[in-house]
Amino acid sequence: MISDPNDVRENNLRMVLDMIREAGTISRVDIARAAQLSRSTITNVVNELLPTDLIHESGTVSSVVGRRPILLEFNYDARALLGVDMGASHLTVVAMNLGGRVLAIRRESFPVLTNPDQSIAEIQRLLREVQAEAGYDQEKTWGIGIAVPSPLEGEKLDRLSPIIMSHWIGVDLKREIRAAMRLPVFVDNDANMGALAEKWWGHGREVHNLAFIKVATGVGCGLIINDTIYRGEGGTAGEIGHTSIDVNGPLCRCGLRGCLEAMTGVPAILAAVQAELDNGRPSLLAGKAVTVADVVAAARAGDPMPIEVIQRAGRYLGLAIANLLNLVNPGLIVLGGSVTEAGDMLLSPLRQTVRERSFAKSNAEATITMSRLGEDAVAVGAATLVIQQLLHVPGMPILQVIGGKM
Amino acid sequence: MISDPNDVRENNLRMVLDMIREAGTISRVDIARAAQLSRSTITNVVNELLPTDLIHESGTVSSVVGRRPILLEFNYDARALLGVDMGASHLTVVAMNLGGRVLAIRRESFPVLTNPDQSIAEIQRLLREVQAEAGYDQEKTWGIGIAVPSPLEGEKLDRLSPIIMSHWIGVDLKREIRAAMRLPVFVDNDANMGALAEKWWGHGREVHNLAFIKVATGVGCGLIINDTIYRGEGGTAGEIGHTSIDVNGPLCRCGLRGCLEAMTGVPAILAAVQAELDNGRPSLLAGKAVTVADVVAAARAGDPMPIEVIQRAGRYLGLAIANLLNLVNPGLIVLGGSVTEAGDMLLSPLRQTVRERSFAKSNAEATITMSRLGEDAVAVGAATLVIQQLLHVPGMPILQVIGGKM
DNA sequence: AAAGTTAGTTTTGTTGCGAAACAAATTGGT
DNA sequence: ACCAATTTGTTTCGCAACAAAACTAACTTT
Repeated sequence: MISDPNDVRENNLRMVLDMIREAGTISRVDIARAAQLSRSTITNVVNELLPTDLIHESGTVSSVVGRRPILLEFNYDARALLGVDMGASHLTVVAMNLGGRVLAIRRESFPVLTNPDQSIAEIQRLLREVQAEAGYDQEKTWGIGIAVPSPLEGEKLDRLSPIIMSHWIGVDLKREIRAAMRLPVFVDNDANMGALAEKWWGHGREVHNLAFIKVATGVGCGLIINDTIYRGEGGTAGEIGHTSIDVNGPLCRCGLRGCLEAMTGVPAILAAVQAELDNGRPSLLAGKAVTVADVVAAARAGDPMPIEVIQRAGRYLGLAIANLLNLVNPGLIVLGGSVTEAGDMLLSPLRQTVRERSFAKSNAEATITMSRLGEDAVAVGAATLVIQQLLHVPGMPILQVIGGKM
Repeated sequence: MISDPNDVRENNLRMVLDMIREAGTISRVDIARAAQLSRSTITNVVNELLPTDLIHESGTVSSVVGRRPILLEFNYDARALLGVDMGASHLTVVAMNLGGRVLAIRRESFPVLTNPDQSIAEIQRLLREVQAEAGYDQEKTWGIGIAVPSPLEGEKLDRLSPIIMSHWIGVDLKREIRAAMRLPVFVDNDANMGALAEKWWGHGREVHNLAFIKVATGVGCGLIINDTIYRGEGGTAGEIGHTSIDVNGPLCRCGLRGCLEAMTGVPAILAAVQAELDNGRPSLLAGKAVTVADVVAAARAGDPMPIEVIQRAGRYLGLAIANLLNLVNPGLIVLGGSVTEAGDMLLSPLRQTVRERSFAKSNAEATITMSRLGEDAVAVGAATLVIQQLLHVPGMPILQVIGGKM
């Protein structure tokens, strides 16, 4: 709520900076027109921003008649952000610039869920590596975002779920990383971070509401509602993995029956393959210790059994997504996570089911795509969280953040 | 987005008026403290509000020491709002004051879906009746809200769904009522209006996110997200009635199979009763043309068959609500619509299913209640929409609305 | 009665906006 | 080459709205 004229300037500063960032290059008049402010005000605001290294003037552009506008350009490389994707069994760490470009990346397998202390040490090591590779010193690094495979609970949404991350009870991830790296740290759910990444840099830039569905070991959903992450009243929104698909379905790790996750998560897909093999079904996969990549590879090679398994998963996902569309009516559904490596083999039956199960015409025609950012989506989203928190959260002293006059 | 000092006053005016309205009576200091503004500013703002008849000073209240604060009191009876609930087969029209108190009400059966012209004439007649009974003249009536049993589509969310309201294609409800009554008219979906009513006057006052589920001929869901009605990207959010409960379930009027509506809507319940009777099941209901009220009455009398039918509906609803809780995590679920007359008979199995099917602990403990406003909820919500649109929508010239100096 | 306390008002100073005037940079016509 | 027309950006000025501080009002305690 803006209620005093001081906040008006802060607010306008934020808005103008945001417009330049989104446009890349833009002139003062164009800002004035789009922001519904006078040119004189924009001059003043821009003069406050120019001393920071976040924007600079960069020549002119030809116009039909009259003085040529001076372009203001955003320095996407002025700062770096660090992002961590803590998977159940892997780590991805990125350094990113302000334009969403990945400057350095590390990916490795690690038993995160069961080893909190070692995980934190490993995350620190990887953070320092990418920070060094990207070549940004401490002052030019704005902060660290961490995506965790768990909903965040508690008053301040800062506690990991004890159900999913039982080994992490009592560990203060945020504090430990902040103390070690001496940078601001923000923690959020992995599916939310995927959604944020797609909203900022991926397919979601033009829509106000989208859902990012991550299908990996767990099945989660990040919701962007009215352009911002929606967490729900208690912080557990988006648990699509535990919506019921089949009341009499298999038992899920959460204790319920027939959850989407128990039917399309990685363990479920591997179990389905194993069950078919045990039934004596012939397949290229017989006698191997299979991974999702193996299943996808065999399916691509034309092996009928894995194809069937993947298509079945697609139909289950389609059912859950159709229900999501009917209920939440987002403008876009983005799919991420390892299971989406299956590509069209998964997407075709999924889309078919959505068409069959959508009420409104707009939903039947809803755009459903694979993540544009692929495997990196969650880590990139985590890094993006830092920008979002520092620049978009009201009350953040923006001049201090960007290093303007104080 | 507030960006010029002119809007600052408008914004503060709105905020202060809102605080007095919500508090009923409040002193200037308390407003200053809560609004984070100086006492001098509040004095000025209040001095702009006092000439309108929306607030007045009303004596003092004792304090521990020092000058007693002067209470400012909101005149809930200064204006009236009219609300219309267009059901599929009934009409409810209310006149309401600014405090959510119903001043006059008309309820009657009417085949709304199939007779647009007659419906509009009838609505006008009822509107004039309640307006007269409430005793407010034209100037003291702020406007009319209309709830329709259809999602609103199109760019400006002003077109009725042709699927649900096929007889109404081409009818401009808003324009016709506005022309006849010479008052501002706002139209929205019925479940949204129920949700709005519960958020303003019912059980939802303390939560930021809630779902109002209306179980009648159709099954709809209004969502309040971050304290405002959420409509989705295309305006069709909340269609819980057409989420899939059983892939092999009965055919729904929408063309899909196993929709919640096809299993718990009024026609579904009556069909279930009929099917049991046709099977030769003994019951008090045998040989009668039954309504939902009959089914509930028989169940209350201890007749096992209708009890079973109602409990089954409760379990289906519970399943859909559990999925809603997992996905959207609202702080409250409110049930409305004629089917909820069944009371605990419906609610107990519903709550039981929710407990069984909720992932997060917070959801298993989610509050699920019957509407506090009962049958009137939707009509009251429609009237409330007028307040919300006139006072809360940025850009509305508030001083003009409230009749301050211009 | 005097001192202390809290509520509300008035005065004064500051901030930040828009409007208007102005300066700068460009095109096009004569 | 020069001047009018046009558009961008800056400067000046007046106005609106806020906070701070001084002040008045009303009340309690000593």
